[in-house]
Amino acid sequence: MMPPASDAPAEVTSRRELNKAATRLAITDAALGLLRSQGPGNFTVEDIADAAGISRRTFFNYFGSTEAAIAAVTFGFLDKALQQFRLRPAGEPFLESARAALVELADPMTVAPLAELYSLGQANPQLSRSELEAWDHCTAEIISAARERAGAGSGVELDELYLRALAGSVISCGKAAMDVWFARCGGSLTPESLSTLRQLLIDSMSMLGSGFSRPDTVQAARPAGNSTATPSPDRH
Amino acid sequence: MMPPASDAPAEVTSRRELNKAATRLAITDAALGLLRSQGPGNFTVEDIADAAGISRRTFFNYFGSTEAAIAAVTFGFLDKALQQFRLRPAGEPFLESARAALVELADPMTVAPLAELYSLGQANPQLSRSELEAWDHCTAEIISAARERAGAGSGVELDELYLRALAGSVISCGKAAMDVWFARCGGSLTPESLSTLRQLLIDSMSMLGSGFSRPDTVQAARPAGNSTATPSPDRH
DNA sequence: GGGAAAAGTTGCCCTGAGTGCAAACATGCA
DNA sequence: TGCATGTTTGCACTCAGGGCAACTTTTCCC
Repeated sequence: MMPPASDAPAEVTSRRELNKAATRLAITDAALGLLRSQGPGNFTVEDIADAAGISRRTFFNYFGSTEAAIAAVTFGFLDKALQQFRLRPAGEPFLESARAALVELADPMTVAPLAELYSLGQANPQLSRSELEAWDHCTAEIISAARERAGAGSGVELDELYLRALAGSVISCGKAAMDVWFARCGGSLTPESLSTLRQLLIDSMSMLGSGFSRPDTVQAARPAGNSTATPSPDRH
Repeated sequence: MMPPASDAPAEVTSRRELNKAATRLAITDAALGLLRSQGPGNFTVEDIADAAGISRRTFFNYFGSTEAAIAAVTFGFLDKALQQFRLRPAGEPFLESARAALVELADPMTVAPLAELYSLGQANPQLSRSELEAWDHCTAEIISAARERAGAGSGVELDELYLRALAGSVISCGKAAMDVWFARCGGSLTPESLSTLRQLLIDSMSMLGSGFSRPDTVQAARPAGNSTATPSPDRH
């Protein structure tokens, strides 16, 4: 079945790579399954390996720890955000690109795994720690994406502090939106819930864009998104 | 030496508590010392216990891991920031309080341990991970501090999203300033270096306050602080 | 196709983290 | 002094993580 074939070097799907990808997937699936069924911290690497049909030792050839295997899921989510960000036109303001990229994520297929990890991680320090790491990784990625973008076109020389502070803030706001969403909707994936998430993401970005000029008084109990969150009609 | 004395219950410095505090300190000192001399990851809990003059088992009575023992240092630093924050007048704008609290930290005695951990953590994933956790902890603390403040006086009902997004952004900006400072000054504790740090903290807060309205073009190579970083003379 | 080389898997075995338990020890209090 | 309570320690156990060498699969080349 098509040995190497010098004419199609684009998709290098050799048997080896397919096997590795399959094993990798089997591991993350097994890990996630055990996470669901046993709860965080209540299963060992050996359990995962058994469930994935490999040896304990092989597990460690793929992931350095249980955490790492599970974090791969979160990474997938955040990488998708990054991907969206990179697709935005280079001339667009950073915050606008970030907003658009984040909003793209409020889609059932995409948030589902993250929502689940969120709920499981609520109680578990190990998990929330690796989520922190994933967000941090995402910040680093967004910094380099922004630097590339700036470097490429516009002749704008970006201040390192500006870049890092902005990227960090964007990620923090995204995280805040997810936190609030989770507190409010419990990770539900209904259309209304997702629309709330989308609105929270938009609102948090707009707060950031307006320099957090003023806390809208009395809106704590606002159920979903009225889009009224600090659009900065005027500032203090 | 004053047994219990029913008249002074304020400072309960019994022998037991003194011993525990001393042991605790001995452990963190020993851990930090080994971190310095052996480098991160090159010593065991047993090494720490030996250096602190206790048994391995006792170490675990105090800290859950090597990381935790070292993180205690970072926590101390961030708690100091929190303390400063809580001292600010309740009416003051949040960002101003944050700026003031952060600037207070740019003091030799206070940054020294953090700067050291930063440099050691550069190369080490374990360490930087626990630093992440410390920053996150600080975010959570600042959120509750802000909530207390708002709840106490001013009758302002704070939006949860606003609160979290802002607190997260402030912390991110503080982190960004420290990162840039570290990249620029390598954690040096000279007066000029500290003044740079102070300026970076001020600049990052001011960027945040102006909604990152515009990247000051060409200021990448600015050596220290000209205080010219986006003071928002007018906004977008 | 056949065989050697490269890559991947596995078992074995070791060090070290982390924890429960019970005995020894220190402190507080009457 | 003696008892109650809190702290330290040694012991034993489970599990993470990784080095090593034997073994299996895939690839590559003749």
